[in-house]
Amino acid sequence: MGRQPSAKPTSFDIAYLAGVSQPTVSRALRGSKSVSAATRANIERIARELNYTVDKNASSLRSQRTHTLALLFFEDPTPDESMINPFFLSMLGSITRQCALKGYDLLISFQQMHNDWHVAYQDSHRSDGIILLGYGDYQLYRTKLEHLVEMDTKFVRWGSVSDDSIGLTVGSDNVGAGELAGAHLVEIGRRHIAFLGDASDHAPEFQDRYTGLCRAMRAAGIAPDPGLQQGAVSSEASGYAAARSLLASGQPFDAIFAASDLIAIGAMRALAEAKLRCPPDVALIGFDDIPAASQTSPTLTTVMQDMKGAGELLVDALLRRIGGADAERTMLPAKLIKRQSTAV
Amino acid sequence: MGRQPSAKPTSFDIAYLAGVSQPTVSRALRGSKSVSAATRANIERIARELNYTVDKNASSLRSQRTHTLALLFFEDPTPDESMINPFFLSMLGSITRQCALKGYDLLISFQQMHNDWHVAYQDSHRSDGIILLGYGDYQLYRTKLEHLVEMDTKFVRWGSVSDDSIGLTVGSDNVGAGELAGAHLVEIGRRHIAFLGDASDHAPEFQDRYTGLCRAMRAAGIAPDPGLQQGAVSSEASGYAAARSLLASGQPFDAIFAASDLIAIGAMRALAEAKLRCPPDVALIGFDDIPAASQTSPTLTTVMQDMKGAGELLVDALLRRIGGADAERTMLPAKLIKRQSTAV
DNA sequence: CGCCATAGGGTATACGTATACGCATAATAT
DNA sequence: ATATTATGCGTATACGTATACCCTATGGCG
Repeated sequence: MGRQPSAKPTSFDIAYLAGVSQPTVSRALRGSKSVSAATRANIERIARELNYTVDKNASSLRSQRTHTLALLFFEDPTPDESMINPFFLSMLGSITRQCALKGYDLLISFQQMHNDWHVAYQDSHRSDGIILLGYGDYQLYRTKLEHLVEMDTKFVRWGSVSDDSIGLTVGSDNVGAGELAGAHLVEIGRRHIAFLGDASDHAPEFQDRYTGLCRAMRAAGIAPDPGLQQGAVSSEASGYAAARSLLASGQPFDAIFAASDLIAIGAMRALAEAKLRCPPDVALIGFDDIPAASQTSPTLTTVMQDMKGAGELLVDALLRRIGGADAERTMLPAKLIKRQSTAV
Repeated sequence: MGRQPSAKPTSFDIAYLAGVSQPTVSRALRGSKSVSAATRANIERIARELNYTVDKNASSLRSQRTHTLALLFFEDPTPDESMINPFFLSMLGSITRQCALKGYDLLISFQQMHNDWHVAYQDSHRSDGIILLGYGDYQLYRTKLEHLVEMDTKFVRWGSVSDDSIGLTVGSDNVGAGELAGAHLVEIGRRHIAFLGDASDHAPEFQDRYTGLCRAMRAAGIAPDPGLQQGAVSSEASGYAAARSLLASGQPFDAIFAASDLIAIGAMRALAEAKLRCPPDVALIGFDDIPAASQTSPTLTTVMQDMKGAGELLVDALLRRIGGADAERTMLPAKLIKRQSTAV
């Protein structure tokens, strides 16, 4: 009978039982070396017996460090509220795991582009740093990123790793990945290669992939045809529309490099409707290797980004940044996954 | 040039500027009615000008409420560390959104079944309540759930909504969903319907779906054949294996109801390898309507759970529970999505 | 005209931890 | 032997907010 089991023990309780002062308990549990091994062992034993856990709020308040990272997803305002880009979802796993490994909690938030997220997290002391994830109009949030830098908020961004990008950026080697895809298409004998994806500076990653494609083509002595490039955002519908307008343009092509798998899947549908067989008539490569890519018919050749590595790198880079170090921009290599859509 | 822009303003700063005391600021911003409209307006204006945000840590420490929910994903230990069940991922979006709507933050954590998660979150004051998500062995964490109840930890669980389930549970009407699927198969003339999925009480949801299938069959005057039931966990590989052993058993069947889409996709592969055409020879129904379901060939008929509603319901139920109310178990209706795999 | 309720807001303090200091004792150096 | 430094720990206090309690003016009432 007696005490409620839910009366949470504090460091004072431990201190009393151990016959020391509260600060000593704090020091012992945090691994300060100015407490003797015997005392520490005793304190740790008592803490375990009482099921004691440090109160995060009090700890964060005093130390001004939350041991929490915030993950902000960006989405373009989309009619379908529940859809999330599958690519980012798969990165979530590795980010979470890496956070856990480093002893950090992860706070998640989805944001519409237009929101004032740049204010929301910077001062509320809820996280030590921010991970920014999201496709979408890069120019649109450029100024917000500048604001973050100005406020000395610690953050990492996933995206195109170019010299003029703002803040600390981690991303795939999109140019290299584009080259991989282009080289493969050239290798299987394609010369009229179309690109589906916005290649403006509103979408630096897509632009980089296009740049890589062009580089591979030129290396093979082929001049890229600007007329074979069609704008598209990362969705099945947009890919479908882009492929339709490519077909409607009447220009001959024997391969498509789509800037994302969703675009590729939309294009695949348009090709099927146009009675074009995909490999023989048109070879198709996507980007991301989302789960659906191996379920389409034909299965989709695509570029796989190292998402496990990406999550770890993002977290590590952010933690270094928080620690005051000058973390550098980093690029991750990508890998070509060959499937039926380029099997000639 | 004076103050650092990153010197975060406190309620004292606001109080000074407004010519009131700090508690008045706190009261004004929290909507206490014992502060005059004029004073409140003034305080709010100043707060906005200073970009003031309440320090969550201090606030939580004092009030003992975090305004944060924790989302715990469970996974069976799996070799592929980065895979997450797509079904739960799609629920993540609606949970996040509903949390934001209610002014709560969301803390995310992935857990292996064997971890001591039941201790980790209960006392560290990091969240006001917990949302538990995960397939997996139900019996395995039954005792942990009991522990949570005992400690009076507030939590909601997604899963089978049966009378003997522990704690507050929200889930789809799995029996009803099974009936839907069964009725559809019967309607298109199938009589030898196999079920792929663990139907033991280690997986109550799968069990419920099987129960629903049997009910629909009996309603049509068909006796379910226990020999046509094959155990499987929710993965493509497991579905493939189950279908193979079903085929190997030599028993005739003209339809398969798979307990999840992943299982169905695995079964589809096994059927294709066995040169069985899927619709004519075997009709196939999955469960979850994951994105890949519309990309398979044939496209997969499946049962769609109301995930948007699920997320909202989970959050709302948990908040009611936190508020001290007696939230009830709730079931959500499911919907049949008819595609090619049952198009006769 | 005295009395009490009420609005509006101030005073004091608690939440649980981490850290700057200070102070012994013990271990070394001189 | 004294001066010096390191070890191990206690004392005091700060972190920023929320709340219990108290106080002062008003206004309504008899």
